[in-house]
Amino acid sequence: MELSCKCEYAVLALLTLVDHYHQGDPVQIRQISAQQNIPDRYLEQLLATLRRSGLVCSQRGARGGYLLAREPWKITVLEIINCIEGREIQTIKALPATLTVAKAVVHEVWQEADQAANSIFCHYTLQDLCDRTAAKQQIDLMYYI
Amino acid sequence: MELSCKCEYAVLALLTLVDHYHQGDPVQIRQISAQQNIPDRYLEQLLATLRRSGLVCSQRGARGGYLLAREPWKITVLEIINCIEGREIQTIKALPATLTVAKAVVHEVWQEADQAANSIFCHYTLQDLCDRTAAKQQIDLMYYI
DNA sequence: CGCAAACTCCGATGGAGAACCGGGATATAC
DNA sequence: GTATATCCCGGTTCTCCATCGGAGTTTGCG
Repeated sequence: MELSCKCEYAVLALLTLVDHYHQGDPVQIRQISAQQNIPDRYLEQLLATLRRSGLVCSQRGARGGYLLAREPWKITVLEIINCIEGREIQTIKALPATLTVAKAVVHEVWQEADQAANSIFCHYTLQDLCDRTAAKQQIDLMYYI
Repeated sequence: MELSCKCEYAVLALLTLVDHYHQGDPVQIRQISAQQNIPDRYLEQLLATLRRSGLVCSQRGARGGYLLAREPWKITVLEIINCIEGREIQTIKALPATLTVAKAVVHEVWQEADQAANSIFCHYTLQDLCDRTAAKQQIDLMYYI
């Protein structure tokens, strides 16, 4: 439903890190924000969150920057969303005090839909998205010629 | 992901209308808010939205209230969500000005997940939820005995 | 060593929407 | 005509999103 922009930024930023993954040196916020058109101060926050969740590593100081913490084919889109959207307490607070039977049924439907969406997100890795981007760019090139 | 409370309220309110569907007389906001534990002034707004979308009919004046506009098995959860969440412009504004290839790929994934969730929501009708609620109450009763 | 480049932490801002409350106008059954 | 309901207008509080700015800290390099 809601792409939430935060998640989009996070995925795009990580895709930039994938591009530079084969060479070992870190990528700076400036490079990412320039390539993906993301406000750099905002991106900084998102990268901090991703770092705290262990999806990226950071290197401080001059020539520093960010690196993927794992191989691109071992990071799913679901992980990124969960990390950014802060998913820990939802399932716990899903059963609050006044839980009528009707409420429980509605929540079941929502959880089912949630799982359906998550199974899609968990199916795609960063590598998959990277490959699809490359393929799409090839097609664009062919049209250009 | 986010149940959004608005949608939950709307579905619960409509479930109350289903309960009184076989008898033809309208149900007042007070009754619904009391049964489902929804703040009445807020519920009023939601019912106004549902009325404008043609999901419920209203009868003004004394002995007035709200009625389902259609049979309970002809109203899906997806319709309720779309009505409350105001879904019309998202697909159009999904392709804005600066649309890079990477952005397009990310949007494709999101749309895929969106469709997966929607296929769940569109699968359940109000009648289905009502039946499930009744079945669940039977089970609760058996445990009680 | 010292400086500059880069990340890190903290806080502030404006805007949007969610959730809620109140008052007065209007329509209808009795 | 009055009681009872919806309808419509507005306002408030709160949270979160997206963004910006400054001060502090770590590190590479000359």
